[in-house]
Amino acid sequence: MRYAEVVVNSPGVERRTFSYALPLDMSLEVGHAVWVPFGPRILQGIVFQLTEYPSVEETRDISGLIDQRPILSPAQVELARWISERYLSSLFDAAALMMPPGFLRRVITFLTLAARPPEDTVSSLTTQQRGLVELLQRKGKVAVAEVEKALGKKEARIVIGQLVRKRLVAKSQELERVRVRAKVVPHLRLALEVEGVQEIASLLKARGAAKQAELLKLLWAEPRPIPLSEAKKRARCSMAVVEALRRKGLVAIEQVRVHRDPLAHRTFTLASFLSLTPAQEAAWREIKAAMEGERGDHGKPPVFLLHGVTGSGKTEIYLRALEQAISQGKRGIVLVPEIALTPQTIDRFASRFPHRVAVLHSKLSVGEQFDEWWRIEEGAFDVVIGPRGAIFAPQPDLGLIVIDEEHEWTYKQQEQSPRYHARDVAIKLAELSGSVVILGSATPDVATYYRSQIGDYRLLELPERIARGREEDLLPKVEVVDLREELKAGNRSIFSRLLAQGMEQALAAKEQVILFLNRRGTATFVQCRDCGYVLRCRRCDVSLTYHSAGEGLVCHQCNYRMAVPDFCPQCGSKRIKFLGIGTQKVEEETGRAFPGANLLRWDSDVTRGKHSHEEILDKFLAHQADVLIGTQMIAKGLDFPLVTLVGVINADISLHLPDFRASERTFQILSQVAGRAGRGALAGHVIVQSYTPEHYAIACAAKHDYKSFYEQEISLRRQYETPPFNRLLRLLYTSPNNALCQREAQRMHQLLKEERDSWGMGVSLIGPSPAFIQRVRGRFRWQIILRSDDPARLLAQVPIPQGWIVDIDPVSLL
DNA sequence: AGCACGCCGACT
DNA sequence: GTCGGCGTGCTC
Repeated sequence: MRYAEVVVNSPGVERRTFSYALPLDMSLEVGHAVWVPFGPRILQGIVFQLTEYPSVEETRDISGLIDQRPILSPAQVELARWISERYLSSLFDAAALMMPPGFLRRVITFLTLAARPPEDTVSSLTTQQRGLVELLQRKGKVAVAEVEKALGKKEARIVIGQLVRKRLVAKSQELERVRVRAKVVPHLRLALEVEGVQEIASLLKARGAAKQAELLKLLWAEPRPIPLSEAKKRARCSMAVVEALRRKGLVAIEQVRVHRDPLAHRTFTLASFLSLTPAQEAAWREIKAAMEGERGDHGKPPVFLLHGVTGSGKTEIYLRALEQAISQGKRGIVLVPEIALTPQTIDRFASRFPHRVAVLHSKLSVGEQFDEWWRIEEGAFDVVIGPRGAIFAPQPDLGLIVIDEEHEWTYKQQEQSPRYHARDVAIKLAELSGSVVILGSATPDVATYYRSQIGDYRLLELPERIARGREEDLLPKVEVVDLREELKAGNRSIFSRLLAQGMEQALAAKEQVILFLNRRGTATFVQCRDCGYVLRCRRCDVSLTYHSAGEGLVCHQCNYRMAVPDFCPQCGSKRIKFLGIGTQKVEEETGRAFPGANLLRWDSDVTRGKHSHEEILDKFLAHQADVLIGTQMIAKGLDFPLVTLVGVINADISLHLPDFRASERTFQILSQVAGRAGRGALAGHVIVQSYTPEHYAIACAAKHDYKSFYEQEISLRRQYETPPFNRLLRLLYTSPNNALCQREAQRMHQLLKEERDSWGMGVSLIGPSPAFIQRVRGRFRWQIILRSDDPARLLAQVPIPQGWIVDIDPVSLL
C-alpha cells in the first residue's frame, strides 16, 4: 500500500478523492486525518482508501498525520461515502459530521508589510492602499478577514492584490488556533510514603507551621490527588503554604486530565425494571430474538417500528433493549428530538444505567462536547443519548439504535449540507455495524408505516395506554367544534361557545388551560367562512397562498396564479377570508375575554434566551399562570398535571399549508396535543376548533385513530404520486435580486428539462416557483421540485452551478 | 487560495 | 496581429 485516496477540505472538489503518495516512513490506515498539499495550500484531509496504484500519474506526498490514531472507523468512512452519494454532498462535509468537536481548523491568511518598501511606490499609492499600509505599520500582522470586514470583500481583494503585486505586502498562512482541547487541572498529592506522614505533620506543627501540618493531614486522608484549588480551600491556606511543602519535597503538583461532565452535578437513583403488559411483552420478545441473532429474509438485523400511543410504554422497551445490548457486550445510541432532550428524559435513561449514559447536545459547551466525544470513543458509555447529530457519535461496539418520535422532522438536517435524515443514516449505519434499529412513535411517518406494511420494517403495536386503574389512563376526550356553526350563531370571537364555557369552568376550579395555535410562519390561505372551502391549486392539490400588492393567489408548487374570487366557488358566499393569526392576537383576545386570568405566552419570540424555555415551563408548572398560549413547542412531551383543558384555536391553519405533508403534520400535532391532556391526577379534555371538522386529519386525530388516517393519507399519496411512492428533490436558489433569482431558476429548469428529455428519464419537474417563504434575510427564494423514483440520477448528469441548494427527500417544501 | 487558461476589447 | 483585462476551472 503505497498510495492513499484522500478526501480534502476544499470547496469545488465535492464528491471525489485525490491520490497521494505515502512517505516511506509513514504508516497509514483508512480513516486517518492527514495534512496534504493541494495547489498552493496545505489542507486537512481524510484517508478513504489505501491502494497499490495511484489514479493519476503524478502524485505529491502526504505532508503528515494530524492525529496518531484514525479519526474515523472503517464503518464511518463507508457511511460518509453513502451520505455523500445519497444527499449529493461533498465527501469531506459528510466525513466532517463524524469528527470530534473542534477538529476542523481553517487556514487563515495574514498580511504583513514587506521588509523594505520602496519609497517611490509608497508616495504613489491611492488613499485606500495607503490606509492598508498604515494599518499594517500600526499592527504588524493583520488577517485578511479583518481587512475584508473593514473594506468589503470585493474591495479588500482588489486592494490586497494590488499591494501584493507591488511587493509592498506579503501574505503568510497560519492555522486557526485550537479552540478546544483536553482540560488539565493542577492536583496536589503526597510525595512520600504514607507511614511517616503523621510524624512529619506533628513535627511541622511543633515548629510553628500549623498550616503546613493541616494541609499535609488533609492530603494524607485522601486516597487520590485532589485539585489544588480545592485543597487550598479546605485547608484554608494560601499558595505559600503549598510551596513551602513542595520545597521540602513533601507534596507534588501534577497535571490531571479532568472531564467536563454535563451530568456532573446530577445524582441518579438506580431504577429497576417495570413489569410489562402483554402487548409490551409480545413486542419485547420479537426484539430480543432479533438481538440474539435471529435474522429475517435478507440476513440483515431488522428495523422495528414500535407504534404505540403516548403512555403505552415505549420507553420501557427501549430500556430493555439497551440492557440486552449491554449484556451482549454491545452499546447503544438513542436519538430523541432536540426539544425532548429534557432533564426528565435523561433521567429515565441515566437512572437505569447510572454513569453509563453520555449526553450529546448542541447547548453543551464546546469543552463538554469535546470531553464527551472522546470518552465515548474510549468506550466509557453504554448509551449515548442526543438529538439528530448523536447518530455520528463514535460509539464502539454498536449493537442498537433507538429513534424515539421517529416522525419528527427535526431529524432532517435542513440548514446546511449534508442535508441528511438521521433516521435513514441510522438504518444505513445499522446495516454497516450489524445493529438492530427501533423506530418509535405514536404517529409514525406515513412513509415509515408504509415500509412496515410492505415488509421492509417489522411492525410492533402497543395499542393501549398502560392501565394502572386510574381515570387518566384512558385517552382524553376530544371534541371538535364546527366554527362555521359559530359564525352562523353570530359568534365572531376566536373562542367557540364550548371553548369559552370550558375555560370558564376550568379557571373557576383553579385548573390550568393550554391554548394551542398550530401556526408556522404566517399562514395566509383563503377560506370561505360559510362552507369552509379552501382555494387549492388544481394541479398540485396544495392550498393557494394570498399575496398582497395585487398579485392575488399563487400556488407555491407550480407558480399558478389567479385573482382572488369575489364569491366562494363552492357555495357562492361573499364571505371569503384570508386567515392568518398569531399567538399575540390570541393573547390579546384571551385577556379581553378572561380579564381575571394570568396569561403566559410561549413561542419562539419569547424564548430567544438560553434558559427561557425552562423558565416559562417552571412558571407554568408552579401555577403562576392560568393559561399558557403557544405554538408547536407546547405539544412536545411535556406533562402539566394541573392542565385539564387544551384548546386548539384553529386546526385548519396547518392543514392548508402548501405542502403535501400538511395533513400528516396536522394529524401528528393534534394527536400529540390530544395525548398530552389529562396526564395528571385530573381528567382532561381537548377542544379542537375547525372550519372543516369533517377533514380526515382532524376527525381521525379526535378519535385517536391512526390506522384510518393512514389509510386515507396513503391512498392520496398514491393518487398524487408523492412519497413514499416517489421521491422528491428540492432545488433552491436565493438572491437579493428577485428578477435575477427567477431568471436563474428558469435557466436551471430549462437545462434540467433538456437533460431529462435527452436521457429519456421519467422525472417530473415542478416549478420554477417562489418558495412559500419568499424572502429570508433579504434574499428572495425560488425553487424547482424534481419528482421520480430516483430524482438524484438526473442531477448526477448535470453539474450543479454555484449557489444552488440541493435537498434530497426534503421534509418541507415551504 | 493561487495559478493557468481562454475569451474579448484597446493598442503598436 | 498582440497585449492584457479578469471570469472560470483545477488543484492528486
